[in-house]
This record gives sequence, C-alpha cells and structure tokens, in this order.
Amino acid sequence: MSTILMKSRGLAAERLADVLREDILSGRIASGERLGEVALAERFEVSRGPVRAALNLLNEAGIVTIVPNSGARVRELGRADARALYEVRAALEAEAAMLAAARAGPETAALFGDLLDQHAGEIAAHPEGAYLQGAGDRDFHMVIARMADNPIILRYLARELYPQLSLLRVKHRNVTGRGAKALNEHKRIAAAIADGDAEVAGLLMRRHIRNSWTALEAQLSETAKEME
Amino acid sequence: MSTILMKSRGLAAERLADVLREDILSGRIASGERLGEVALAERFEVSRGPVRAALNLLNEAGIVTIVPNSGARVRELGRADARALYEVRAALEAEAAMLAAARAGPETAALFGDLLDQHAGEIAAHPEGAYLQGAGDRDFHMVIARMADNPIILRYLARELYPQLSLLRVKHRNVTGRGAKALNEHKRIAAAIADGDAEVAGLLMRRHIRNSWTALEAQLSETAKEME
DNA sequence: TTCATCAAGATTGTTGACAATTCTTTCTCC
DNA sequence: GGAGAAAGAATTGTCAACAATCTTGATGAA
Repeated sequence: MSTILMKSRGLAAERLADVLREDILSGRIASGERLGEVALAERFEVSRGPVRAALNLLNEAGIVTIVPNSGARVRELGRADARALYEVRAALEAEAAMLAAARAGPETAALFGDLLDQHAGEIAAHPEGAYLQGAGDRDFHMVIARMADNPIILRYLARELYPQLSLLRVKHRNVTGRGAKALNEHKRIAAAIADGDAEVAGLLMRRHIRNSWTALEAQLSETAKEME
Repeated sequence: MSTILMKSRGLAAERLADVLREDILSGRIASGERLGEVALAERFEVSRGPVRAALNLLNEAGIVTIVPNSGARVRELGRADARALYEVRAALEAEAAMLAAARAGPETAALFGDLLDQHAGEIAAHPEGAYLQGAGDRDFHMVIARMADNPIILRYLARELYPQLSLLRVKHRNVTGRGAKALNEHKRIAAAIADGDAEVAGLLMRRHIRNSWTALEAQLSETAKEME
C-alpha cells in the first residue's frame, strides 16, 4: 500500500486530504465511488473526526460531494460542469494574464524563455503530446497566476479549478494531442506579458483557454457515447 | 439576545454558521475578535463538533481565519485584500454579464426594467445614497450572476466575494454616496444585456466595478488614517 | 530595563461512544 | 408478480472526555 503514515506534524486532516486527493486524481478511486467515514478512518488508523475534516476539505476543492446524512462520494463531473469550469477559467486566467503583464519586469522575458524551452524539450521527448496534461502546461499557467500577485485568483485556480479539471480528465481519459499548438500559444502569451501588453495578453489567454475547451469538448462527446 | 434556537432540521453547523455570519456582517462581532470554540459551544448550547464545522464554513467564505492549534478569529481585511477582491470581482462579474447577454431572452428587458424602477424608488426615498450597500445593488448583481447560469461564478460571488465585501464595509463604515451614478451605470449594463450585446455588457460591467473600487479606495485611505 | 526561560493555564486536536437518520432487505397485501 | 410498508443494518451527526499544543504571566539573569 502506498499509504505511508508519516505521523509528522501538522493537521491530520490535511495529510489525509493530500493522500485522498492523490488517490482520486490518479484514478485509484473512481468517480462516484463512496467515501465511507469508518472505512477511511480504519485505513488511516485515525478516528472519524479528522476524516470528516479531510472530506470537507476535498468538498471545498470540488472533487468530492457531500450529501448530509448520506455521505461523501467522489464527484461526478458532467458536461455542464466542464463548461462552467472553462468559463470561469477563461475569466480568471485572462485576468491573471492582464495583471501579470501589468507587473512584468525586465527579467520576465528570460524567465518565460527558460520555461518554454524546457517545455519544448518535453514535447520533443514525448511527441504524443501529453504536454497539456503533464506538469508543463500546468506550470505555465501557474507561473502566470503567481505573477498576477492575487491570492484569490491563485487559490481558485490551484485549489479548486485545476483539481476539478484533473478529475474531469481522469474520468474521460483525456489526452489531447494539442501539445505543439498549445506551446505556440503559450509563447505568444508570454511575449505579450513580457512586453507589458495587458490587453493582448488577456485576449490571447482567453482564446487559448477557449481552444483548450474545444479540444476537450470533442473528447467529452466521444467518451459520453462509449459510456452508455 | 437575538439567538433564537430554532432546533429545526438541517445540519447544526449550517445554522450556527448562519447566525455567526449575521453577527459578523452586522458588526456585532468585530474584526479581529477571537471566536473560541468553547464559548460558542456554550452560547449555542451545542458541543464543539458542530462549532468547528461552522467555523470551517465561515473560513471557506473568507470572513474568518483559522490558525491551526491557535484558533479562529474574525478576519481582518486590509487594503491588499480589498484590491485582490475587486480584481476578481471585475473578472467574474464581467464574465457573468457576457454570459447573461448571451442567454438573454425577449422578457429580459422587462425584468430589468421592473427591478431598476424599484431601485430608483429606493434611492429617491433615501437620498443619502445607501443604495450601494443595501439590498438593491446586491440584487442587481445577483440577478445577473443567476442569469449567467454558471454555478461556480454564482457560488464565488454569493458565498465568498460578497460576504468579504460586506465585512470590508462594516470595518470601514463604508457608505458610498454613489447611488444615483451607480443606478445609471446599472441601466446601461441592463440595456446591453437585454440587447444580447455580450461584448459591451462585459465592458460596462468591468468599468462599473472599477468605479466602485475607486470610490471605496478613497474611503479606505481615510479610515486607515483615522485608525492609527 | 530588557530579554530569555519556564511553568501554569487555557485552547485546540483527537478519540470513542451514543443518538438520529438513511438505506437495504424482507415481508405482507393487493 | 409487483407495490408498498416495516423492520433491520449500516452510516452519518453529535457529544463529552482526554491528549497535545499554544499562550500568558511570572521569574531571574544579563
């Protein structure tokens, strides 16, 4: 079992939530599956108190749904959820790009250059184009979110929207082959941000997210059919 | 005491959270004040379990901060928090306005007409211009958020950003006199939405939020000075 | 006076048992 | 045979006590 019980310091609930989140986003616990409190308490050798707290944490993140008096299950994201997710992503990431452009300094261009060169290498190594799913794509967007210097945007993206996105991809086995195209879009966004051009950066980011959505939507329709 | 203990059904934690939120946003419990678990448990005649759950709920809403092993306090929002808040508001409400415009039907114009007429009456009755703070302004923005038909946007606005905004206003005794101007801006936004003009609706909404921020920012500087 | 140390008190984190609710199964009746 | 009701099992909600941690105040030395 991968459950290493490092009884280190810190809230027990957060450690449990970390392990559970990893289990869910890696697909070890499937969408819709029950998350009984006693079962989890036994597995982690802990009482039900911290387990409840951990489930609440995952509920905040939007990857678990809790029905009062009934229990917690891994959330099942449908097409409508995915659409809503991408609408919010477009708004928040475009805003983040605009803010990042406003805060860009002389060293910004070099920073993006290094990052994107590294990503180009990853894509060359895996031509299948798992880029969009791997650490690369997420990294690029996270760098911008951090540059925006807005704790709320950062929290929404990192703690809620991205986990839900991962859950969506695990469920629908999404592996877009958009790697090379996405990288190109990233380059143009980076250039606009480094130039301090907030308006264009926001516009390009919004378009980038929309393209990502179109690609995902197509796959959603497919797996929806083969799932019936 | 206003604490009516209706032992009706539903999670105890949610009832507690409702009462506490009301206490905080009305100013009965001040910013920075401690929220000891035992004290709350005694006050509500309940054990510490539900109290902890309620505090976590308010922590999600962003009006309470919880420091592990130390406790919960009413959150103290500073200028940086306010700025971040308005940046996110601008992004999300502009998106909501765009989505609302895309979903507008033939009855939309009449709906906004009734709502804004009512608001005009309220302003006439209270020329001081408490409009921005009262139910009126909030209503207008909530109607648009609901029209957007996006559960995530609605949750972020109604459950997190607006409560934090109220907390900010309570702390700084903010009573903007922007009533008449705000109403005018509302009218133009409503017209754009009813026309199905997403682009203009988004633009006007973004400008409207920015104006609101400028007005608030001025007051923040004032109370910041008189608070030292 | 100021700083560090330490002990007492207070507060949160966790636990296991009990109460209330929901879900499942079975039985009865039509 | 199927629909509905009722009993049973399983699960969540709540509680009160215990353990771990932090905060506070006093004490003493530099």
